[in-house]
Amino acid sequence: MISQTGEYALRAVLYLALHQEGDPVSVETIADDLSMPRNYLSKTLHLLAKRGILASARGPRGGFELAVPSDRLSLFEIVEPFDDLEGRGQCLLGRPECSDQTPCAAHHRWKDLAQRVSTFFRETTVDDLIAEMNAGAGPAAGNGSEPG
Amino acid sequence: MISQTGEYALRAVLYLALHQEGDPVSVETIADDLSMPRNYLSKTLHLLAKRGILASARGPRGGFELAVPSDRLSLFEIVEPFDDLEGRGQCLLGRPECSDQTPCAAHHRWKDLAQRVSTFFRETTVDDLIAEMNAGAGPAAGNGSEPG
DNA sequence: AGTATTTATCATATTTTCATGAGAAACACA
DNA sequence: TGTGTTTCTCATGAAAATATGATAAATACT
Repeated sequence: MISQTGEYALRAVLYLALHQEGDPVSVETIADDLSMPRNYLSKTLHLLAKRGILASARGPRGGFELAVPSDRLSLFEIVEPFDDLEGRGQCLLGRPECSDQTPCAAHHRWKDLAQRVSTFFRETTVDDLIAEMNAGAGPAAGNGSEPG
Repeated sequence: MISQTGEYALRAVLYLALHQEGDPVSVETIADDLSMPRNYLSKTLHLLAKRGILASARGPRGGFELAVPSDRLSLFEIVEPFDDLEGRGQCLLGRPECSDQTPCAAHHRWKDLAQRVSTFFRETTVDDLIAEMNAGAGPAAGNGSEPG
């Protein structure tokens, strides 16, 4: 559904949201904790920083942190730099133009689902995932630091 | 959503369903009509033939044709050889195991959508797409030979 | 100032996907 | 039997996604 890179982005941002208190978190730490390739993650997070989603700082006590409140950060914003979630690639049969006016054979049956997927990414926030995590873990659960 | 190869398979099978009458259709014809790479499509259709979805015949008057009635041929069967539509890749965060018992942070919000997508491919048949095409074209439409 | 730490950037390697080309095998038909 | 047509199969190539490694630039701390 989403690329490996988009998945890294999602998991890393969720991790940052769960470690918001205190200093920024280094790529090293995130990559170790989430078992991701360090330098590749570095590039991925750098792009999110350029998009204004993360803030980055170099040097000692540097690292990455959220630049947007987690309750206003949608999954769409996180994944969109790496995966084309709407527009092209919406048409199941790959047509450049596919609309109600110029539908492909699958359009009418597919568009509702495609729309739901799009809406999911646009309307689900990082906070929603954290809330879901905490709810799912139950009232007698652990420390809640295992996002994905 | 699906790979280029899966998309080729889908469009080619739909094409075959629309040209069921008479002789099998050659790869050359399909590739030309649908603007697909000929030899690559050949391999793709060959795999579908091995799966029993298509029948192939060599030599003059040879080519490919459906081996399964189009009203009993699901999109899932056509795409599944090329794309992993369920199982792995169901979890948005890429976990090898992600279930109601061991949910990732996105599981409860995502699983319904993932299930709907899965159901779409499993329950939509080639015939459904053809019917949709004809309905969409309206009563005063052309010859209905442009599937996708 | 000097040093260690960390991101930023560049070059390169690996893997997967997509695509091309040539010849072998099977077949219809004359 | 021969000829042309078509799938089948293998070898190769190109492009994109994923990953690694080395170095430069910035920063905190002593």
